[in-house]
Amino acid sequence: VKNRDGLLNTPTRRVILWEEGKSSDGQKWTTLEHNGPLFPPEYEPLPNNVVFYYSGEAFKLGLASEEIATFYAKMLDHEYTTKEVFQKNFFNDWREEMTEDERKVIKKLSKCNFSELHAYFVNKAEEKKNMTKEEKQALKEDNAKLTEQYGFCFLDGHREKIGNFRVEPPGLFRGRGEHPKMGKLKKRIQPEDITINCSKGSRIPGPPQGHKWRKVQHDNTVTWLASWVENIQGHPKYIMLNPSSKLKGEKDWQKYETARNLKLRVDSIRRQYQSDWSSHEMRNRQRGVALYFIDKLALRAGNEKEDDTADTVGCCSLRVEHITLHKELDGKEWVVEFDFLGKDSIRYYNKVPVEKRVFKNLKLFMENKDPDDDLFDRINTTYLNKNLNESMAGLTAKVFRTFNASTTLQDQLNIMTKEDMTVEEKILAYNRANRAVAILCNHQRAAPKTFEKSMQLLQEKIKKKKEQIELAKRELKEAKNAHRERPSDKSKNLVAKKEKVLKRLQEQLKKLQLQMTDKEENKVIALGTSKLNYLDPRITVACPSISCFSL
DNA sequence: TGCAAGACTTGACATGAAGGTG
DNA sequence: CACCTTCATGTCAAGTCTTGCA
Repeated sequence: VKNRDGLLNTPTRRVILWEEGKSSDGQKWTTLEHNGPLFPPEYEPLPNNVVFYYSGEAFKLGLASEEIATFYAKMLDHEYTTKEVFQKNFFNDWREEMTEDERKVIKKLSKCNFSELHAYFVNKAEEKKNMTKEEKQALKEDNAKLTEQYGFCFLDGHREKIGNFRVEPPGLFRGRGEHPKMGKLKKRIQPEDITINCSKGSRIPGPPQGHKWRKVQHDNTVTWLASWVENIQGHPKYIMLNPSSKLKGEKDWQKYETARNLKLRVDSIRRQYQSDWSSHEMRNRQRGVALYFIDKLALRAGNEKEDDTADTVGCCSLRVEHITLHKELDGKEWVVEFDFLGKDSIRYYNKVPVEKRVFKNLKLFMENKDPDDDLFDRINTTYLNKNLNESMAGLTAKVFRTFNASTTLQDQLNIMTKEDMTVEEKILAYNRANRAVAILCNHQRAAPKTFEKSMQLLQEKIKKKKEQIELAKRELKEAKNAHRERPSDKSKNLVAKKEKVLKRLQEQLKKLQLQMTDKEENKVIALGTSKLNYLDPRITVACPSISCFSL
C-alpha cells in the first residue's frame, strides 16, 4: 500500500507512547550512534587524450577548474545549458575557481569547447551500461557493503535505516523553473563543513584520514545525524532517518491523526470562515477567503519566499495577476480563474465557481491594486496558522491538504468500488480514486518519454484482439452451422470449444481497454506523491472491496 | 515581537531492479 | 530469454512550520 515506511505495522500502542513523549520537552531520542556520512569519491582527472579547447586551441586546465568543466560538459545535451542565466552563473562561478593564469585566458564561455569532454562521459556511460553481468554484480556488492556500513544507525538501541547517508556530491545547481541561481557551482563538502550529532558517550564516527569534523554535538531535541550548509542558498542540509524508521513512522501517524481531528471540527471551522466573509474587518474577510481556497482547492499555505528563488506562490502569496474574475463563464456564475506557478514551478490552472460572497470579496481585495500586488495584503501564513491553532490544537494550513486528500480517497472508493468487481476493475477504480486526489493536489508529471510509443503499441494490440474476436465469431458460427446440419459429439464439443475461445478473447480485450483508459488518464498526473504523503493507509486497508489485493 | 535560522515534510524526476510478455 | 514496462528507490530542491534570538 505504502512504501518507504512501515506504517501498517505500527501498533496503536505507539500513538499512546507518542502522546506521552510529546509532553516531555521536545526530546526525540535517548541514545543515537552512527558511522557518519559517506563522502562521494574524489575527483578523477581526465586522461591526457581528452582535451579542452579554448578559441580552438588545446588548453590544459588545472585539477580544480577541470572538475568544474566536467560538470558542465556532462550536461551539454540538457536543455538548460542553453539558458542564458545558467551559462552566466556557471561561467562566473567557474572563473572564480580558476587560477590566475587560467582566468587570463578563459574569458568567454562561447569560446570554450567541451565536446571532447562530453563525448568522453557519454562513452563512459555507454561502457557502464555494457558491463558484464559479473562486473555489475561486483559493483552491486560493493554498494551493498557501503550501505551495510553507513546506511544504518542505532537510535534508542534499535537499528534503523538512514534515509540519505551520502554527502551530496559537487555539481552545478539546477533549481526548478526559472531559478535565478541555476548553473551555479555546488561546492564539494569537506568533513570540516560537517556537524555530527550523536549521543554523549556513543562511539563518535571517525572523520576521513587527515580531516576533522566541523563540530560534534549531542542534541537530542533534533532527529538529524549530520548536517552541513549548502553554498547556493546557504541552507542547512541534513542526514536523517528513512521513512521506515519508528521515529518517522510515528510522526506520519501523528499527521493523519491530526487530519482525523480536523474531520471532527471541520464543520464548525467552515461555518466560521464563511461568517468571516461578511466581517467588518478587511483582515478577517481575507482570512476567510484564503481559508476557503485552502480548504476547497487544497492550495498550499504560501509562505513569503526569499529573493533569488523562482517566482512561485501559494495561497497567502497569491498576487492580483494570478486570478481573473468572471461574473459568468461557460454557463456558470461567479467563476474565479486561477493561473499561477506553485511549488516546483508547477502551473496551477483552474476555473472554479465560488460562492457569490467570495467573489464579491475578491473583487474588493483587488480594487485599486496593481497586478503584482498581493491579493491578500492583510494576512500571511503565520497569522493564518495562529488562528487555525486556536480553532484546533495542531491545526495548520497544510492539514487541510492531508484531510481533503484522504477524505477524497475515501469518498471515491465508496462510490466506485463494488465487492463483485474483477481485480482489474478494482485496480482501475483505485487508481481513479488516487487520481482524483492527485488532481485535487495538482500533482503533475511530465508525460513519460515513451508514452506515445507504448500507447500506439497498446492500440495495435487492441486492434489485433478485435480481429481475433471477429475470426473467432465466424469460426463459432461455422461450428454451430455444422453442428446443426450434422450433429455429433465431436461437433458439439467443437462448438463449446469455440465458445470458450471467444469468451476468453473478449475478456482479454476488455482488460486491454481498461489498461488503455488507465494509461491515458494517467498521462500527466503523478500518483506517487499523494500515495506517499497524503493518503491515510488505513483507508485503503479498510476499504472492503480493495483490501483483498495488494496495490 | 518580528524575522531569520533551523528542522522537517513534500515534490518531481532519474535510475535501476523486478517482473511480465511475446 | 531478450525486451520493455513498471515499480521501488534514490536524489536533492522547495515547500511548511517551529524555534531561537535580538
